[in-house]
Amino acid sequence: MAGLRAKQKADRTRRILEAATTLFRREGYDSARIEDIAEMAEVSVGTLYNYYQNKGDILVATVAMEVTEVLEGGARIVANPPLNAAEALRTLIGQYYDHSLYYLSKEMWRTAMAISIQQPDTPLSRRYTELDGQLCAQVIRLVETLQARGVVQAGVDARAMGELFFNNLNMMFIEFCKVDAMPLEELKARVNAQHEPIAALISSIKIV
Amino acid sequence: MAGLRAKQKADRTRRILEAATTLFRREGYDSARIEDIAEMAEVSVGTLYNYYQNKGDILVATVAMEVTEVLEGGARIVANPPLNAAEALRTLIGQYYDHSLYYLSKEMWRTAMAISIQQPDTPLSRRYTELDGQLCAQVIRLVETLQARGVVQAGVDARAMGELFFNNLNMMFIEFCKVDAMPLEELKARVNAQHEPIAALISSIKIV
DNA sequence: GAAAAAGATTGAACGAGTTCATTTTTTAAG
DNA sequence: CTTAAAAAATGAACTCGTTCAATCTTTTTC
Repeated sequence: MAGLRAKQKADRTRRILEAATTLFRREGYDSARIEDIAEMAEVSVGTLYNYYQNKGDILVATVAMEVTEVLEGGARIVANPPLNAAEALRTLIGQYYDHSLYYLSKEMWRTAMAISIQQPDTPLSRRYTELDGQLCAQVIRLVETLQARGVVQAGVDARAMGELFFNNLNMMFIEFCKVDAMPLEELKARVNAQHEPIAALISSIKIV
Repeated sequence: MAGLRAKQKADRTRRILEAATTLFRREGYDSARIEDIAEMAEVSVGTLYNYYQNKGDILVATVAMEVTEVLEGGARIVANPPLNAAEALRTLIGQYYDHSLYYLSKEMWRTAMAISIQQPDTPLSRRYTELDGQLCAQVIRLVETLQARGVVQAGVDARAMGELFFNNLNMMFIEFCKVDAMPLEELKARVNAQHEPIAALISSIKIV
């Protein structure tokens, strides 16, 4: 029985995360009390704090899982994108946005984003920032790919362009989460309206 | 003695805001206790809560003042911008960034931004969002002005372009606030590196 | 297999933001 | 000027996230 301790540890980590996610979804982040999460996970409050530094860390852990999945889906699109700048962007970003509300509510996103801004030096906030960086890198890679296939002009600075697109889609997502009433489709339409003119500017074949 | 009540009210509102700003700057947002703010403002804790919904609201009120000043400075630049797209953007954004740390620390900004994301429905968060909208409108107006003066191509979608620039500069400012060690100059250089290639793309006179 | 060392768990206590029943002050009415 | 009504101020009590000294469990040592 070499790894009894390790096994228990893994089990508790999972149970806490599951309990927290369930309660965050059911009651919202603020209303879900640490005491309740601990009870549902069948550990004490103190133990919970041995596994996660604070309440926010548990949420950010969920977000990290979510973003990881989004990155996987995005990689498939970047590997073989539509050969039209505007459409390629729309496809990649659409996949980001569509996936975003699958596990997390707007309220959970708001809290997670707020935490990653306010306490940037906790390990899990750092992880969040790192994942953001990977998403940005993916958008840059899309522009590079389009460039390699002759869809986007060779002279365009792919890094600058990709960063601009990413920061824009990210900021627009924040605005989206701030307005409970805004539907996903409106977000997508607005971002597309922003990106389409730029996409036309950098496309090799000008559409009249 | 018609307006005794109104006079006292205005006085207390001001005293609370002054005390809070002083303590936030001196000790940081988290370490400044409501009790201390109340004491310095010479009101009770309960009274403080009659004037502001919560601790965050007081901070966001300070930020609102700050952004208002930035908007005024920006208006002067937009009225008479450098007649070069990249330089005009650099000038306007530089003024935003330079002013940003005059009253508020990075920590205060982080907290304020986190609050405006997490509790978007409080009156003062709404005000913050509105001011953000005004800043965005100002960047759009800059692009429009440059277009009117023939510096930027007539075909460019000024709104889309301005929104993109603004969301980018805003997101970059968030990243800047997350990293205590990053100096203002680095932020400005990085944003300029992103905007310069785009500015070249949309400029009427191509620089070789 | 017993004892010591290391590692985890526990829940009561703590701290700080927030609330609300009570009291005080101001205004309006007679 | 007195009194009633309205508005505002007050601070003790409450909530909930977080901590930490004491206790229990697992592993290692001999």
